[in-house]
Amino acid sequence: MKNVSDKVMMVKQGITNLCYGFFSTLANPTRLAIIETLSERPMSVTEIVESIGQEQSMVSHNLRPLVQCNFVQVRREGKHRIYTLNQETIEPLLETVQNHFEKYCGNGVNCPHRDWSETSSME
Amino acid sequence: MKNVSDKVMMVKQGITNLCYGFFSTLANPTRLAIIETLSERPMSVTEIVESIGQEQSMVSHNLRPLVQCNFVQVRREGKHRIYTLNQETIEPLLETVQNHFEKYCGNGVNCPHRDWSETSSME
DNA sequence: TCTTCATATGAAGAATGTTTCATTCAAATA
DNA sequence: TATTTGAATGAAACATTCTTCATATGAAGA
Repeated sequence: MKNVSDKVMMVKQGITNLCYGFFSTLANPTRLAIIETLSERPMSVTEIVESIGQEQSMVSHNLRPLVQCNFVQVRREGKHRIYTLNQETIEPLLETVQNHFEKYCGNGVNCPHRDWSETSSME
Repeated sequence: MKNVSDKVMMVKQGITNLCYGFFSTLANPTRLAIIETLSERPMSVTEIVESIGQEQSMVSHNLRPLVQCNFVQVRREGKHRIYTLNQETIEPLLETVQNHFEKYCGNGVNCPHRDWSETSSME
């Protein structure tokens, strides 16, 4: 890195590209389900498979981008690979989402992906 | 809404679907560029078009999900439509992304979408 | 009302992303 | 080392999302 102003420029200019990778990785139901189940506790692939009810191959495929983005970490443990959630990033992220949800989408009226809004119209 | 435990269940179960809409809307370079430029000041469509250098039609198409998700708001002003960023959600969100970036992706090594990592390997 | 400027919309082709199936790899244990 | 178990990988079929082009809408001014 040449100097500070280069770094500033990089960060400024890079926000769009940076965020694109970040959010693309999160914009997938299987990966979100993995995140959700790992928020309970670290798990092996087999445990994740059982927990979210998807094929092993699919879970593996979706774990890769999560690891590459450092949303989860892996360690080997005998025959198993244990996946752990990066709470430090995920927690504040989900808190922001939930705040937004409660404030702006409370009754599910104006959201583009409507699946979840049906869940919330149970009053 | 029936009671508190129903609400808890809804929030708990709904996180995956909720986040999916949220993150899908953000997982797009054009929409991120719109967000980035609107972080400067509110703008009309024409101004956004000039600022990010994309076709008017494309900007319009991409503004819709941003509005529906309440990431931006619109008001009419004479002939124009002025789009304003919802700072309340976007600011903490980008802060989390940037923290993550600095901590885990500082040298761009392990990220799945590599476009931006080239920008950062300029040392 | 006719025209113009600003923006939105629809639809089709192009580009990306996801899912599945078959196969491979790697560690443990017999 | 052969076998078994746990997990990753590759490729093709399938699905979703983007981009573009043409057209429509709607407000303001002539």
